[in-house]
Amino acid sequence: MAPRKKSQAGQGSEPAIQLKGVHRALHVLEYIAIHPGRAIDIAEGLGLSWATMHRTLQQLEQGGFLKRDLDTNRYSIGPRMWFIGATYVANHRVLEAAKTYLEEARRLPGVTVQLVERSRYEAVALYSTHSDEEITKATYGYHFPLHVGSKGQVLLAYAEPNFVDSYLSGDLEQLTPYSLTDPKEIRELLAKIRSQGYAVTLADVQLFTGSMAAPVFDRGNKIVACVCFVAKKSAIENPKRREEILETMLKTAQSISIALGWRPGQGKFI
Amino acid sequence: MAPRKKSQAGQGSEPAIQLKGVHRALHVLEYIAIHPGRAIDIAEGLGLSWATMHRTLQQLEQGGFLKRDLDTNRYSIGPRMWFIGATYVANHRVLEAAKTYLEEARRLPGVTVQLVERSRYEAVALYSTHSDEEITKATYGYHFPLHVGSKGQVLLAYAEPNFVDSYLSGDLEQLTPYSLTDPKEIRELLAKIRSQGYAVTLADVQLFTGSMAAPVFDRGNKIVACVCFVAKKSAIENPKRREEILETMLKTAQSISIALGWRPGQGKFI
DNA sequence: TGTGATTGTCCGCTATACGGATATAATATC
DNA sequence: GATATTATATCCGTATAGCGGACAATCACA
Repeated sequence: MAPRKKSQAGQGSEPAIQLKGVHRALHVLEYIAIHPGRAIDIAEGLGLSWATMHRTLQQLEQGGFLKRDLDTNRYSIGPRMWFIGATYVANHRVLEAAKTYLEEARRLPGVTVQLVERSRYEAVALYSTHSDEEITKATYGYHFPLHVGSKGQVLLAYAEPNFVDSYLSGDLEQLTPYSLTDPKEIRELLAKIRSQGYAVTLADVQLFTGSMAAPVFDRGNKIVACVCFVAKKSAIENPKRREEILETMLKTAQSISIALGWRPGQGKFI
Repeated sequence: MAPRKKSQAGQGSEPAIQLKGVHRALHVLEYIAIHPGRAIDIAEGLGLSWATMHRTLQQLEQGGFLKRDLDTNRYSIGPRMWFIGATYVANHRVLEAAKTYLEEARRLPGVTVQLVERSRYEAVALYSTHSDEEITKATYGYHFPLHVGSKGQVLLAYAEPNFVDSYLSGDLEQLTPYSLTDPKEIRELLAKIRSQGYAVTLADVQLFTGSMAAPVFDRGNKIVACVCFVAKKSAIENPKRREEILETMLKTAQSISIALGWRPGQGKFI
């Protein structure tokens, strides 16, 4: 962050990464979180030498941070990571404030109610609840890219401009034929989302569902999460249902923002 | 694990821990998951030199694995750990099989229904759902020791004997005046739990709640999790309610075991 | 503005872990 | 079932990452 006072290499170039081993291990964990699989594929995916990879995996598995299927030799995240990671939501002030409102919104039949946060380049659900039968796999634990789905788009719409730039310049995966992948179109959509204050998408994540989402702000007018309602595609296509869901969703999001100290009215546009 | 073929130090003593840095970092993370706090306290708690600690914390925070309160300098688990850890439950076969049964059990008013797993020395909830108002903070994310609460006790009762020995020889914290802490008493209780097939506890975790739990087995007759119902203390003290809750709880646990390939009858005692 | 408690940084030495090479095991191919 | 191919496991000399003692900068409280 601060410019190096004495630069060995003259040019103030690289921030000189420290604790390489640790970083590698954590990258391996994160990579496996996204792409569980065999040792080789992971080594390849991360461009690591086999020996190094093997050592790392071995140690992480021994510690219970990774789990390994003995038949297929496929690695996935282990229980100890859940143990650690779960404490993040346990002490989460936004989630704490949100819970009662989310539970209230659960009364809506056929809707999954979620509180979603951005973690780097993905939207991750902190909480998920629904009235009757489950209609989607989108409970907590699943994560989605930011350019598809109303949750991702809302989080992106209110993110810092240079983050948006860097995100849109990366690979934009197409999950269904209805997923937007053109950066220009996405930017237009984000502007629209900002101006109307919410996002709605249909079938761009899973073919049979749609969703709508609205931002949650804190007292500093900064986005800290979003509320997302997921329902069957047909429900959202039905104007009456759609109106009903939208209204509850907006009210829920706003209630949470207010509980966090945000006050309506003051500059929605930064 | 395997005896070293060429032992520098002669005696085949230590298993020669590798990747020290990585292990340290993960221990730090785990320690902070349990005791969030200031840098010094963590360094002290883990017996690390200050410089080392500082480096480690700095790197982990920079990566988003730790979060740091700028006012108080207190560290806690960061969002990226949740991102990684959450994928553990997303691909969890037991949870997958259990969900429908857990949701069904939610119909019981005033009861929180959980699926709980053991991770080393703690009971961690994988899933948690409830009918109406929340009566306890025991959603996912919280973790409890094994010698208190019906969930912990069930998990302990069916654990490997030498694990039980090692657990009971450690520090047994007393959460309320009703928490058992005498190893001998606990052992007797565990035997009772094994013979009756479930555990019930009152006010030994939180003063105003009680809970009951039963084991979930897989096809190999091995415990893989437990189902736990938490309710207000008064509900469990009421014989009629208690019977009702117990019955549903046992049915739920058994249904899940069966869905995992377990068959009733065959040797409950190992 | 002083004193102790806490956090931040430097740098030389040493133990650590990297990675090429080689051995074994598992899986595909014919 | 024999051979080719791919995947996993282990060894070991060397370069280098990172440890930790010491010192510097802040903060917290009076």
